[in-house]
Amino acid sequence: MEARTPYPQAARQLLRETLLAAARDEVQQRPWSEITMAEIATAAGVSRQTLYKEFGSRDEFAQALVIHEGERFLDAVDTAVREHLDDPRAAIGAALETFLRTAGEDPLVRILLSDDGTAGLLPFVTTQGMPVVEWATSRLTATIEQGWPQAPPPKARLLAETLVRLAISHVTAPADSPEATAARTGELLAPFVDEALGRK
Amino acid sequence: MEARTPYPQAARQLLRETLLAAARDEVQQRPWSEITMAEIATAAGVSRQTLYKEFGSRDEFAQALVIHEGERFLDAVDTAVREHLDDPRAAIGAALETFLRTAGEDPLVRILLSDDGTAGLLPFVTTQGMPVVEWATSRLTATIEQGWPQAPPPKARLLAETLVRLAISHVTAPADSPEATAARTGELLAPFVDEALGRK
DNA sequence: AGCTGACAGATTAAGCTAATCTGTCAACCA
DNA sequence: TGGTTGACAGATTAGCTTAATCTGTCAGCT
Repeated sequence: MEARTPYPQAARQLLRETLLAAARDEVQQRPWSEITMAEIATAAGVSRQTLYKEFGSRDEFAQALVIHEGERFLDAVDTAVREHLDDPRAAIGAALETFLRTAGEDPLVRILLSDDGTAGLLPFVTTQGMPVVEWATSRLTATIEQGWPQAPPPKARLLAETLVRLAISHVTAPADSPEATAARTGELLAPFVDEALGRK
Repeated sequence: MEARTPYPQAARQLLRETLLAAARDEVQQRPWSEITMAEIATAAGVSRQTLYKEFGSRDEFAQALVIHEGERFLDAVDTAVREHLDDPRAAIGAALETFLRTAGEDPLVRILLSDDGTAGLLPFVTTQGMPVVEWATSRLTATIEQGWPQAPPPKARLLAETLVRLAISHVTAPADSPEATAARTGELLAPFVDEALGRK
């Protein structure tokens, strides 16, 4: 069942992890535009060239950083979903609420949102947000398909992408409280979910 | 049925219209950050103070400009919806497709999207996008309630807001073609609409 | 009601040089 | 092989100063 990860992959993974963690620490202290690649490399105890070797460019690294931080939230979402496998509608609500609440309170997210401008990280979630949407959609799709195997894959993906886009929209421009937003969105998506799961 | 608009309102409306039109012309030629309030006033044949009197500040004017330009798209959406009053699902698809296609081709929208940064107009659709979402939601809600009077107002509004947020998301970060996006979104929302209209 | 002129405070343009950063080498070590 | 070092051109930014411009708000004039 468990194939031990061969050393090269493990080392590579550790390298990436260390670099991204170093970057996260920096980002919490000052805007992304002021953080240099050299500083990140040094903070990770690695040479600048190793950083470039692993992540082709500054932008690619920023992309990876945003996604890496996103993992934390998606993990929380996964957990929330798995706690409501018996009630898809509650699962959607819990997932969105969990995401909106944890993301809304996260200092790093707050920085990311306030750090407007081309130089910041925000464009990677909005204007150039496709890779993030793509990634989050795939992860969420997997979660859904795992929780409800009877769901048709295309519908699972459609639901996942919509949830991702709505989640991003509500984090960047919140209207109601996380709970209210989650409840309303759950209400909207429930009929689709019922139909997708064959519970007409 | 038609109460003639009293002069004061008409004059005020004309003033706003003229100023916003002047601003639109400028925005098509160079970034918003380089356009001054004085230039807009002059281009409209009006003094700077009149501009400030009508729109409190530069940001408020920018807000109004974005919404004013949005009117064009919402008008197109209204038309698209009214052509499918017999088929709500087709109406949603047509509305979204119309919006995404016209907005995607619009030079002003392209400029707005490429003009990243705090100084540009983009934040008014993303980070500080609530007023725009609010406004578009209200307009679309009205359209829906007018087309399908039997729809419960809260559900109409929920549908409208979701459509608005998804539309903005898909303009700023397009995944598929407008047609495909519209079709998929229509598929997702159809069950909710059926239920809201009592056609279980 | 709208224009003019004037205002303080803040921001930006312009000019320049020195410093720094990115991205990519080749050469060097474990 | 996977990592480090050092060096590199080209582009970007930091710093600094001064002059210019812009915003937002007056009061007074038409």
